[in-house]
Amino acid sequence: MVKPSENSQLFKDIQLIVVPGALTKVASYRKAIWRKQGATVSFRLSQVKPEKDVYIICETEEYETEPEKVLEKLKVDNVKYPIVKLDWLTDSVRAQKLLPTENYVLKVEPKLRDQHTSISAKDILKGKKRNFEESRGSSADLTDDDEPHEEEGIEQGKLVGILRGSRDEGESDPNALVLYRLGQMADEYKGSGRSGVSNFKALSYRRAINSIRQHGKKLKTYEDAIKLPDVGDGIARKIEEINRTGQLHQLDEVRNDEHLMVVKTFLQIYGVGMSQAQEWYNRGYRETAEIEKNEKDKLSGVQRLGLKYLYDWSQRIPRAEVAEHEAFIKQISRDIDPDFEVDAVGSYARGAENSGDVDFIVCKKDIDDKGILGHFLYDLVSRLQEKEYIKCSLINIEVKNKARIRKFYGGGQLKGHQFCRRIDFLLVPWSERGAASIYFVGDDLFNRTIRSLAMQKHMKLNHKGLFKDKRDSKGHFDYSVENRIEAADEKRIFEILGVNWIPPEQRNLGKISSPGNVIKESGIIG
DNA sequence: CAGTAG
DNA sequence: CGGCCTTACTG
DNA sequence: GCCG
Repeated sequence: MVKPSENSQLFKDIQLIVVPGALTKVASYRKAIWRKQGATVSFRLSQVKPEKDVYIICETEEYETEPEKVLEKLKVDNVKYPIVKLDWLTDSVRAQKLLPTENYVLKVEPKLRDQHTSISAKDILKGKKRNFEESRGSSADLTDDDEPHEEEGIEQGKLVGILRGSRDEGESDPNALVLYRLGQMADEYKGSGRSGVSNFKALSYRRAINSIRQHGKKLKTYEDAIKLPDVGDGIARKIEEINRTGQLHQLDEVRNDEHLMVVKTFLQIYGVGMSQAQEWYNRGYRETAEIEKNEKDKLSGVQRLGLKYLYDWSQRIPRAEVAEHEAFIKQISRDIDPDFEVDAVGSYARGAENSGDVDFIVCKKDIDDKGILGHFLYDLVSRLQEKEYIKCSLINIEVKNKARIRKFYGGGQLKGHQFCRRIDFLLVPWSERGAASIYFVGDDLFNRTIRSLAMQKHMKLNHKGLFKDKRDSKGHFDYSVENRIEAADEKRIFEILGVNWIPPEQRNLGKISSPGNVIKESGIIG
């Protein structure tokens, strides 16, 4: 292998527009090499720099058989730059000179468009969504889009893959140590926004963990690892290190980072986010006790409660106790109106052995009326306060405007129990209970994944329903009932999205693995 | 604007 | 390089 | 940190 000299600026004057492949990916270290040699690497034609020689690079071989896909990817009808295979670059790097492109060029016919599909600047901004709207009128055929979605296999795999090969959590995973270490990394980055480094890193780690768990087979090498979706160069390398040494050196760095540790401590307080935590750190505070002593009068009401219940709310709630909360509240609810339903959702519904809080969905058969719903929640909360179950409220429930009440957040404690718990009530119109259930059962990674999937299929999923992705001229979304595809039936929403229904117990995508036996046996806990 | 909810 | 799910609500 |  030829080692490129450190200072060679082989690609100094060129700009590469990379057209990503659909199913396979080129390791990102390659792009790093190109950049190191002076190239500008971009992904959109809008980023071309006039002073550079522009080349369009096809990452994968699929474009050699269907070159017109390049134009589709770039969302244009024609390009004036040469479209070349990836090999041109790799061969050029190897030769340490810019090779002639003639043997690598892909011939692409300009796309001809009729008037109906002529494309405007606005259309380009919106991608192909307009075409979709025009061709799809009813909800019935929304799933069999005639244009194959390249990511579909992967995205469905993320969801459907959970169904097969789902393992009990306690069972040992072939990658247990890797999952544990990556989970530690995710934890370290959770909620940290230091110096522009955002918690998107934590998101990436959790996605990678999910991907590895679903793969189910031992990842022995870097090459094994990087093949998986959501596992890139960085994480693949870390997997290699964990396999080799059992450790992850980067973990020690972040863990010894005082700033990170302190900020994370402050973030545990309900009502305190990055901004507040950072400010306290900057003022020199390092412990919550100092906040309590010096800043108490400056806290918001919610933060004051967060501090007051810091200890209680950091305790996990055993499953059995969640069930007790549910039974108690169901009883009170029946006393007010037996036709109202109150169900514990969240991690409890996903079968968790313990939960961080308790979430309840509140609804009544055939009732969408906000006035009725709001009135009931007001009565329910009042009754729970009389019974001295509710210890505090994190939001105001006004006596007037009951019709505007949609939720209640607060603290609830059962008689004879040690801790006050975080509880949430969420009012749900009967016609939206399917969508609401998906949302409130979670977990959040599952929600993000299924919502992404919906978007790729030109639909939009939120807690109020599954909608067609239709907007007005200003780009504002159409939430009218006519634009709603489905909201009441959870299974139907899955069906329309083209995935088999997934039971709540299998929606734990973001769960960080416990160390398991591997760690204990090898004695490297720590 | 920052924070919270799944 | 820019996006990473979503939207209403609170203070 | 990963993806397009």
